[in-house]
Amino acid sequence: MTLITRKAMKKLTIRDIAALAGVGKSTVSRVLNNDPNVKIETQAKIRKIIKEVGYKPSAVARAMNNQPIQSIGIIVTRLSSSAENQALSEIIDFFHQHEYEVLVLESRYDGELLNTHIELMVQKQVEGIIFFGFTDQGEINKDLFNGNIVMIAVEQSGISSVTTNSPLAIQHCFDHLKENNAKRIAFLGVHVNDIQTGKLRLDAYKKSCIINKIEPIIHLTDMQYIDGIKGCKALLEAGADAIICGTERLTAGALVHLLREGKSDLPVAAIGINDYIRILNPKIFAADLQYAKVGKEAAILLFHKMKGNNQNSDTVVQPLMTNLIV
Amino acid sequence: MTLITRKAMKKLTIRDIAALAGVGKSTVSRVLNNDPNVKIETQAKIRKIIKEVGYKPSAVARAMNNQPIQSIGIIVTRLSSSAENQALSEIIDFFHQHEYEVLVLESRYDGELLNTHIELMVQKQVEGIIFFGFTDQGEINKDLFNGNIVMIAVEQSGISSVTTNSPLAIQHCFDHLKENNAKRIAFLGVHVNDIQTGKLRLDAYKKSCIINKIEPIIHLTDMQYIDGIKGCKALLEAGADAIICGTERLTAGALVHLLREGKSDLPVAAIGINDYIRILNPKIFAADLQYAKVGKEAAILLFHKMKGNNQNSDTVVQPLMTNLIV
DNA sequence: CTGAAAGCGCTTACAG
DNA sequence: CTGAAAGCGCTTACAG
Repeated sequence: MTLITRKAMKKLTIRDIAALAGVGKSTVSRVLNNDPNVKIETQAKIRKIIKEVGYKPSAVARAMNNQPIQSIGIIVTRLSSSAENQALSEIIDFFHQHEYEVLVLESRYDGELLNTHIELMVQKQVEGIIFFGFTDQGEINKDLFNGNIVMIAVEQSGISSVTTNSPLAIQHCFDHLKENNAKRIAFLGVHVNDIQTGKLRLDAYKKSCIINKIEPIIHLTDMQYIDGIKGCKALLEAGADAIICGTERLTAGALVHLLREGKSDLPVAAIGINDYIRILNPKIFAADLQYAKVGKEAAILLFHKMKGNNQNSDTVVQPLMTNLIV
Repeated sequence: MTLITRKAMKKLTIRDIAALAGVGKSTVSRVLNNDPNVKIETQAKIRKIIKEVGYKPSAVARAMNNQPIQSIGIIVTRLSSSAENQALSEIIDFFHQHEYEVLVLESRYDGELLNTHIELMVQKQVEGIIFFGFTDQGEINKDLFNGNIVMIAVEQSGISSVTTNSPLAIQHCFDHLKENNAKRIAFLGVHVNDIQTGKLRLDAYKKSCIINKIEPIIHLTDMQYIDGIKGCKALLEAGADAIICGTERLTAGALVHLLREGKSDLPVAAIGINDYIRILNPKIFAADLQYAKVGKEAAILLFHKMKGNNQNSDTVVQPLMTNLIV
């Protein structure tokens, strides 16, 4: 069939198929919906015609009759975040397999934008949403989407969330360095006004210091590679003989500094791991936050909520480094 | 309004609003569609009620009357590609602002998967699609979506595309190194079975060699950081005194090797730039492929096609490529 | 096993 | 300026 005729062709409807098959619209509809109460020969005839003419029922018309266009929304903070796009990839894949449409938006760490996006998704009538939380996001209305909301990375009472257990990751890092006889284990992290990435991790480090009776050596800074470089320098000057890095970027920055200074043998333990970090120091000890798994868990959790399979609000699952609060 | 009442509440329709306002459905519909032929007081009254009760017209019902649910599809190869997620971010932003829904899928360099995705989008009746091409993607049916297709990174006759001018980028890199008195300018690239990233860039390098009467020193390898490290080592052994790196990962790998060897003063020029590369060598010369701009251009191009402003299907847009000396 | 009819929530010519 | 009516492409009780 050429382009010309395709363009000229009117869109086929269920009425056309019915006429072609010499049956009523209802019967075609039944075949479309796999209703078994249709004579087998009639089914065959209708399916044959549908295939021949390439008829596709209108999703919109079906939606008019409460066969909703199945869709969910995802709001990431930044697509450029490797943690987030790993998780996103899993979420998209999961819902695609379950024949859901997936709407993706970026909040850019902007609470107002987040709310605008959520409103849009309400209006689009998505069945549920998953979003990456951040420190200043503000309170989320947990009744939206019939409660079909899953947050990633932050927690709010009454809303299910999937978080990574970064305090435990810090503890593992600390223990590892200690076992390798480090005496002056330092911490390179981001400022505590960031709750998840900053405060929680710093607190975990301090706790390990107390338990192990080691004097804390702390440098808190911003999020960029350059901050990791400068921070590492500062910690070396403060006499650190091992460093725990609180984020992937800080880790990379620190490792670059050590490379430059020819001190790559200084023990480093890191929260989060990627190929970039591996190549800077193949021997690094890292606690993998497993964001792909986080995404997968979030998807499954939302799916079960939407299907009503999960009424329990207090389940706590904890696969490896991942901490789930359902 | 409490959760209980919300749940109990039936969904409001245009009929409810009409009753509440004491007018006909048609009049409410006109107000909804900003028809000016409605008495101003009537408009005000209706709008007030709509706001008070929080009525939102059903997008699905509107879609039944040829006010299509405006949507487009995007197929990236990998969300984890920084080039692609930069472009994606711009595309989503653009269409979001124009009130389009955006469906995102990953092809994972799999031609079959790409086709499945395209079929799904046909079925979803998106108005157009943008996708990132790759070497083995196979032929694309250019008549789909009424021809509203924009490809990124590869070209096919009859389909609009946005590509980066990487041969020109190579040339700039070469010229820069030459001006800085490099004599043995080597090329570190990926295998030529990858047309865009491999063959085109290698050919451009060879051409520059001929023009400048410089003997080629070539190392072709795979895509990972480790390949960049090994490749750089090989080129140094072959006597290179300057290196052009064909991809971001190879650049990063090469720079890590130079750092390890204490040879960071060796001149390197790169195709593509990111913070990671900058931190490894702040003095690097890089030709920025500007993927954010690529995304923006692709979005604009598709939008114009869908609006019928652009009848030419062979348009190839190449965003300006600015050179960065960081 | 099958068809005619009503209905989903809108839009838009048509007639006033 | 406004309303009654027809229609968009389906689904699904209802009646055979």
